[in-house]
Amino acid sequence: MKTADPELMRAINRFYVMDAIRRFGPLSRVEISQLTELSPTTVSAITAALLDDRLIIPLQLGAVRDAGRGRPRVMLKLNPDAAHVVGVKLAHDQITVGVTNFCGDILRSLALPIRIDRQTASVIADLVEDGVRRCVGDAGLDIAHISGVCVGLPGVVERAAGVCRQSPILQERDVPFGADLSHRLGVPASIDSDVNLVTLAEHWFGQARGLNDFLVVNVERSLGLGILHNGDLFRGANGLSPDLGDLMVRPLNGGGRLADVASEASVSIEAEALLRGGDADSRLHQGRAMALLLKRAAAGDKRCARVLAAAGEALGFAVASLITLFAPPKVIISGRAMATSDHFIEPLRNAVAALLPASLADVSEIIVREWSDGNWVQGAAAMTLRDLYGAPWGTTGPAPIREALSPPLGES
Amino acid sequence: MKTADPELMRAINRFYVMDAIRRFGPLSRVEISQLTELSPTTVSAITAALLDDRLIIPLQLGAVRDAGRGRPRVMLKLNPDAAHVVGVKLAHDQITVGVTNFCGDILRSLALPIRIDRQTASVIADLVEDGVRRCVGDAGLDIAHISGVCVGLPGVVERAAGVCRQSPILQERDVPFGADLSHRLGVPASIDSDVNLVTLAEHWFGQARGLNDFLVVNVERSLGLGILHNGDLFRGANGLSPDLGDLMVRPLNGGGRLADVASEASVSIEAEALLRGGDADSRLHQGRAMALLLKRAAAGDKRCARVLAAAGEALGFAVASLITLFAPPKVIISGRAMATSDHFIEPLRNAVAALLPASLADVSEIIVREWSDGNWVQGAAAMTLRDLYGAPWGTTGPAPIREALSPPLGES
DNA sequence: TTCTTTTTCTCCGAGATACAAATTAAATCT
DNA sequence: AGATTTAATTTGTATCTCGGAGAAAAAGAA
Repeated sequence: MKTADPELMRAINRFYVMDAIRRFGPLSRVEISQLTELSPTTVSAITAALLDDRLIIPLQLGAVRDAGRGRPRVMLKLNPDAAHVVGVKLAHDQITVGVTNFCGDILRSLALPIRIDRQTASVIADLVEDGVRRCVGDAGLDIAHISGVCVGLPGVVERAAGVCRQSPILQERDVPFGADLSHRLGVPASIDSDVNLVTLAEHWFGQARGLNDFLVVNVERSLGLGILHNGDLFRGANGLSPDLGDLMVRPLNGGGRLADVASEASVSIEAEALLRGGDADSRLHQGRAMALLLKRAAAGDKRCARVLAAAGEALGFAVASLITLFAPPKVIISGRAMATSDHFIEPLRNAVAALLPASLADVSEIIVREWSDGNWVQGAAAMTLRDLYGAPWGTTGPAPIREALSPPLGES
Repeated sequence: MKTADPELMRAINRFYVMDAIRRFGPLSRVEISQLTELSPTTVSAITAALLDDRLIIPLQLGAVRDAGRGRPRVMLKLNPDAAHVVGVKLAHDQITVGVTNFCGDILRSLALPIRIDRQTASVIADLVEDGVRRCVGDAGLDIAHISGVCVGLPGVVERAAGVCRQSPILQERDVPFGADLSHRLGVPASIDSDVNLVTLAEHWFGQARGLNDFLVVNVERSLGLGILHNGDLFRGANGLSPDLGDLMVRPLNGGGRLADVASEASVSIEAEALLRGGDADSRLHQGRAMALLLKRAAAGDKRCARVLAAAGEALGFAVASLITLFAPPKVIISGRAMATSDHFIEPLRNAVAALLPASLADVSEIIVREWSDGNWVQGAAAMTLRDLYGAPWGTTGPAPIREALSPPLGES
């Protein structure tokens, strides 16, 4: 455990200042002082140090003369060039790479449409390494100036260990991507559940800006769950990110894993069967099947709509359970094609409404969000930036509990 | 938000010291220094203050001469008489009251077997007030010397507000028990979900001592869920404790609320129907029905066993979902009659095993724990004591977010 | 008994921090 | 040019942790 000393104190307050500047645009020292409730003296000292480290810079736009008489405020903002980070997203059919600056602005991104379903982890690592190097080069940067890389992928990921325990896009288990990429690139690399990245992106840049509690349910080929609780990402007991796909929607008989009922992968398969059966055209890729299904449903095809509705209801069941457990003010359903279809969302909403107890009926607002590659990349960047900002949380925890640390004790 | 200043620093370190003493029995200053990684100087200063406040006292048992030559260690322990707190548990058919000292030892307890199902909140408050006054008196204490009261009850409780949003044992909703009792007794009173109390009791005194992550599933007339995450009680977004009974075990058609399938209340009703049907004896109270059901099942009655198994399986479904979400090393099933029956537990274990994905098969150990009234009271006491120890957590949180606090900002 | 050794604990000064009050800085208004 | 106003910095004080020196309290040795 970390004991409280002046250093920690400073770290905490410095983070408050950085956080305020990041969230509320350019700020003057007085404003920071009001926002953080730190004394002007302290803010002055901290900002001086930050300026010295070139993490923030004064915004010398003579522009904003704020109607005042006295000495003009010096607006401070993050220094975009203080650091650069790389975000990577692995999906079953694409690798997306992006480089952002210290503010999270995407400088350059790169999409590699490659099916990595059946590749070995080391081949994927090769692809990622190449992609990162190329993207960094295209952005006119040197890899040595990159402060960190974060890779997001679906599945169960243990961030602290840098290991992907299990993923729908990997055949192997316990893949140590973190250490591998760190070594390959010579840059600190981390991995995380892709949903956690969206969740953080929502918190930093998106609809849940400044919201301390919300859920993100990501509907893609697989299903992911991101939880922000008390302003921090919630991770399972061992730092394992929860996997929504493994939730069961029906006990024993009948249903099964949620991923087998409500993911794009499963719906695609159903769609394929349905469309191939009723139609002469028997050549359908999965992606096409989904597109066609959505189109037909929109056109009024009842059977197609029913397929989407079933998936929506199943996910609604899970969402209702989650709301019962977490009571978040917002639930964000994010995804691409299917997740944004009304034929999917409406049944989902209805299922949630039907299943939720009266006492929780109105606590959660369910909103839908379509995601682009850029959002993922920004999320991955935010994950790395958060460390650079130096958030000292988790350091001050309630309990150390290393019985091993202290000899016999208690019986002494 | 709370900014970091020397005062907070001290508060944090003082808590570390208190926590170490509480958990590892009488300790000398050197031992505290090793455990907390604070310098001997600091420990000396903090313990001096604590001694001054009479929160801890030296253990002057000349007894433990530890083989050494030098100056003997002065063992420090919590001062049992530093404070006294009262714990109350409300159940549908009983009010339990207990007084403990600063160490959590139960000095006196009192069980009032009263059905409060159909009472109004104010009648219940009357009963609680009387019970507390009597129990405190019986313990030879004055109510003015009580530092705090904590009431545990099933249902959805918002501890911070002191309000019970909804409870199976209350007809009314949004009952402000906290403020009411504070006012009646002239003593700080808080309320919390009963399961949170068991959870804390397990963490402080029970099987999960020193374990940072675990779940408690409480099976009584209603179903409760307690979550300890990162060494702290997990509360829903608004500080609402989650209610397991409201979880749905089957989507839409079929099943319904978990409480209607797997609680003692629901099983009792089934048992009553079953036993009354097959037996001449048609006069059965609920409590008797459960007892008889268990007896019959134990004697080999297949139909009775089946009723228990169905409940076990339903709860197993929920537990599997929880494990997928939280991945806790331990899940404690706590309760009384039904929860400890093998005819209930074995199906539960089997259901969990069948439903859990392979990757999570071995992460959670499910253990069963029978609870006595004393444990509840100790939990309630621990909840209050925790505040007295002055845990400063939650004060240092990542995000303030009071947009209202700062005027236009961001656009300035 | 008296002195040495050993271990525990406390006092002292250094270093770092936050904060309040006073001071300086940089504009506008008269 | 001087007064006024607001922003930011400097100065001084109090608190905290920590390392090292010193005092305390026992056991062992002479």
